[in-house]
Amino acid sequence: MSEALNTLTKNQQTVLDILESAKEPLKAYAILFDTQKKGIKAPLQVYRALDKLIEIGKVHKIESKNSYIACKHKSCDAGTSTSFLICEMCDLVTELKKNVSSYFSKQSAEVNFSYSKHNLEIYGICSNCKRNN
Amino acid sequence: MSEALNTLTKNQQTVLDILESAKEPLKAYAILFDTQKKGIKAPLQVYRALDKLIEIGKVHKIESKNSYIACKHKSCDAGTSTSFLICEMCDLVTELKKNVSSYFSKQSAEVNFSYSKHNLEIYGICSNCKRNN
DNA sequence: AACGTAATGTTATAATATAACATATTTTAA
DNA sequence: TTAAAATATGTTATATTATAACATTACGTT
Repeated sequence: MSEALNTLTKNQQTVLDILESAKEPLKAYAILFDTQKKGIKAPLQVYRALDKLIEIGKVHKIESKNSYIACKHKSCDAGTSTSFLICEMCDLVTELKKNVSSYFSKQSAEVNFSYSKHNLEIYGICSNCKRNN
Repeated sequence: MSEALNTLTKNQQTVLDILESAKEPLKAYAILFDTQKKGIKAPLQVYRALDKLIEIGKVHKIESKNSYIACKHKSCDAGTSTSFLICEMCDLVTELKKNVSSYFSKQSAEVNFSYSKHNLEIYGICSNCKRNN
């Protein structure tokens, strides 16, 4: 009876809650700071929770920012491929919904490379900032 | 007479030499270790050289690996957009030559986001490793 | 030559992440 | 239902990656 599939532990839930209520990606030590009132005391507790959340696809890491963001999609179960739009003005990060994996798979195949997953970080100006500037 | 355009300083050249002769991306402290015989003594000297080399497009950073790689292209002057194929078996990293910026620009425009630059890291299996396994 | 800019050298420290180990909790399966 | 296995926790210490601050030096421009 593996109902453990979707069951998060206390620390994992605590970290996920913080990320889901955050408007921007958070850094690990910012998460630590925010969760200290909830019993998390050491960096490792945060990193371990993040590792698990990333593994099950609930959280993604923005590599170029060393930051973490909760996934808003229904099923990023794989916890693998990610595509982000990052606003250079307001730091807003949104996940690109459109599936671009097949495109990358084709591009890779052209040079005889077997695509497995990807991380894409697109920088630019979001619609909000365009309007206000 | 601004011939300084392509003139690298001693530290910059030292760091670039190491990266160009490396077969894989190198981490900053690995570069430091390798360049100590050439007079570079502190991390900051490496990071400053890297910053400049990245700025002028001679070097790229692989964000998901905290590693640096010399650019093999003629003109990555911009030092902005990068696309890599990273082998999960042998860690070989190659730059995707085909220009994918226009594709991203279109994808971004669909959600009213002004594309400026990107970083793409594709993981998979390189042709060599496919053949040998 | 004198000024402004960029690069250097050096020490210290900040920010990000993992190792190691003891303990506790949960899951699985005999 | 309980013992073994697997997973998560708590804690301290430390490794890894990167920047701050400041004094000095080299270099291009006028």
